[in-house]
Amino acid sequence: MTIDLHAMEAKWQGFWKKEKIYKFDAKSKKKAYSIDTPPPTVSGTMHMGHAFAFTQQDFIARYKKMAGFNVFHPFGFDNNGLPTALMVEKKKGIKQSMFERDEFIKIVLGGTLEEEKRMRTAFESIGLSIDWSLLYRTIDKPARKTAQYSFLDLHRQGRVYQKDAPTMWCPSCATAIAQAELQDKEEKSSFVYIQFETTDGGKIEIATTRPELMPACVAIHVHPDDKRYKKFVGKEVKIPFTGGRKVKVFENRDVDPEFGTGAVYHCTFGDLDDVEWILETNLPIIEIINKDGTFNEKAGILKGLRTKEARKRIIEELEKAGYITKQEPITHVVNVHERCKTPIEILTAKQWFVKYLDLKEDYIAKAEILQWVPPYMKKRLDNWVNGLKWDWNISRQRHYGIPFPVWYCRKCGEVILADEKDLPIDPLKSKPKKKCRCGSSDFVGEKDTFDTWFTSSLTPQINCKWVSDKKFFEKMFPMDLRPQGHDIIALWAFNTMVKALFHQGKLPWETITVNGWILDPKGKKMSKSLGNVVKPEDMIQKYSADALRYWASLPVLGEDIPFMEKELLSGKKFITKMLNAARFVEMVTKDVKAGKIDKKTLMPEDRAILSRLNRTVKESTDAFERFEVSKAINPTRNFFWLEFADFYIEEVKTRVYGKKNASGKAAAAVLQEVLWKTTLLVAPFIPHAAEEIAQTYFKKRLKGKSVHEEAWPKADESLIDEKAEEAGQLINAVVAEMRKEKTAAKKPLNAPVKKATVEVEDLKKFKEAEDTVKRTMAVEKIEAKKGKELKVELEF
RNA sequence: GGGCCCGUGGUCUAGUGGUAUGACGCAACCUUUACAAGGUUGAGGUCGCCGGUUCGAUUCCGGCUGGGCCCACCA
Repeated sequence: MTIDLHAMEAKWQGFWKKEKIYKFDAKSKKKAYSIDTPPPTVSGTMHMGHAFAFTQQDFIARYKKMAGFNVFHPFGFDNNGLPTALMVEKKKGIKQSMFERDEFIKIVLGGTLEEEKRMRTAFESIGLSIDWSLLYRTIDKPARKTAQYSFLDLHRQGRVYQKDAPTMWCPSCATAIAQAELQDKEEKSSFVYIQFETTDGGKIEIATTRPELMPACVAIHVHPDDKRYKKFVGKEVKIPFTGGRKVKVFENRDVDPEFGTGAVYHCTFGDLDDVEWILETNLPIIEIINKDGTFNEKAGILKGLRTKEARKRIIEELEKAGYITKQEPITHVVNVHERCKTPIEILTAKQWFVKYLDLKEDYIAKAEILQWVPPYMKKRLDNWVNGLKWDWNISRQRHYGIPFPVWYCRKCGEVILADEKDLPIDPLKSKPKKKCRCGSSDFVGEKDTFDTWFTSSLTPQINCKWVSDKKFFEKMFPMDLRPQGHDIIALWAFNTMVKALFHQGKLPWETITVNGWILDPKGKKMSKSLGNVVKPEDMIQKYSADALRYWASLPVLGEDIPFMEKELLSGKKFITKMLNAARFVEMVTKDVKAGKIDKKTLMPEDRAILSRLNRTVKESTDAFERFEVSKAINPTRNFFWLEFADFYIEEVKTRVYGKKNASGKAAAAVLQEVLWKTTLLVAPFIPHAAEEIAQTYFKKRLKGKSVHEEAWPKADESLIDEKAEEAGQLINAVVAEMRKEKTAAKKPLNAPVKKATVEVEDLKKFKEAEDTVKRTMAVEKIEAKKGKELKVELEF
């Protein structure tokens, strides 16, 4: 029968919403289970990765609910980022610079409601058990307050400080950018060989792609084992066009003698290596680029130019003066700002930092306590922590974002912090209430905003109402689960741990589950430009939401998954199968009272299937407890389809058709029992189909309004019986053999058989199975013989 | 360059110290009182390659190779 899955799903989604099935009950006495869900950017669309990750976490949420927890399953929108600001600018045809920051934040909050709504509808369409009343946004008032409060708390602890620091800078956007905003770009350039003179008349040749940085040259580096340059080490080299400035030649193991000439000239700052070298050598910093990307007076003849023009100019000048020995075209990878594709520059600027390098060992020790699923993902965090070289730069020179709650005294430079109870504030709009210690009341507000991760790393504190409800916070923090992608372990997971360790002195969660990415069928990243994007909506339209969820349940957690549409097809088939089997069970059991199972009236196949059912419950439960969702559904699916539907149902049909005797009643009770328990086992995965079955056929068994309020089934150990399963296997094996014979004879499976000859190893065992086999395969008479292996012959 | 993961029939995958699970696809058969978006059956794999441990390895160890990811990236 064709079943309209879409109508069914819409019906139950409406029902859950109306009955508030997933509402978190703050007053409940049950133990809470809280999930620190990842807030997606408000782009307006839900992509396949979202659908996958949120469904995976939903399996856990639904299981925990059935396992008796008071589940806290919130949702957040991330609108505290540049992409959001740009989206709103474009949509409204405005520029953020036209507004005061507070004003623009309001515009963003109002201007993204439409996208939020669209996304919410999309997320709801996959049947997530989210409590939408717990919604938060990373730029709304509670988030701003939490972030600023976090800053004040860190300040109190002496954990934040300000200093001039090398900063990655986009000369086109005139802002500092984070490492995460970098992109690699292949660029054609020229590799320029330049010969310098040493003060004692020698000549040393270097190669560079950045000749325009020559005025900022502070040293020349060579490898200590490089014999060619041994004689230059410690000597001074004259830098052209700098009024006779001289720099020293240093030994440095980072230099590759094979690359270029084997000698490197070191400028402040050409790339990230230069920054490291500066810190190591304690050389002076010569800054020649302004924040707007132009060269300053220290650049001498290059003053006023921009990078590209400066490069052209200096090459001309160097050639004229005879310094250039060679130029070769080169294609190399440069770091560009992902938004505008401009190559980044490194400048110094005053920045706020969180001091955390001293605690590296502590982070690694704490990460050890955290439960990682899969466990190997922890190593990514270890790697990251071990590789940390700088403190956390939390300031961004951006208009849109959450501002630092800080003013500076114009007279004495004193840092004035906002009062906790006034948060959130915008220091550009408000002023400190008291005078400065120096007596002045002339203040200037900090213009910078927080790095978005400074706020995102507080989602547990935002969720648990750290700044607004102490009692609730005490009860809820730390949270239980953080589900997230493996790409942001270093950023989101790590920074969240750092914050919680500073603020609360403990880990923010008990468990972290790390999911992989959804790739296209060939294993490539899905992207608009490649045209290989698969939309979840289309898949739901084609196969149903439960089918999409089934697909999401299959992969092992942590691995990247090539998207295979056929998995949705098998999902849909499984759902159809379950609904049909349920209909059958109803049909043949509706006139039988759903009584308790009487062990005395059970037939061998009944005992076998009940044993297998309870074993399956055990397996599925164990897998869920280990957060291995794919192993929680797999045994259930295989049990239901390959054992229950393919064999058991066929084996009991003749017992349950028509009027039922004791044996028929027993079979009916077993059918119901298996269907009911299986429905509960699949409820976290295919919640719509499970609800449909429960509401249609098991209304009386429901304790609450919904199947999703039922208790997770417990395995009945007394029904697990190795011998019964062996008997069941023998029945199934003989039935399978007979099916083979019937197929070979081109007969339908219900074709009557006059006589069957069966060779089996254990005649005694077969005696018990004989009846069932006869009934199932419509065999009149069986002649059993002892044989080495199972063999069947049929006479029609 | 450092770290991590993966390599099982055409495709995707489960799994285990004794040659292997399921799905999709393919072929044949079956209108059988749940299901034709079905059922039954079948073909198809030296479990990446080479060594080692072992009575025996797809499973354990080492190396190699291919793919992927994260980090550091070459002036």
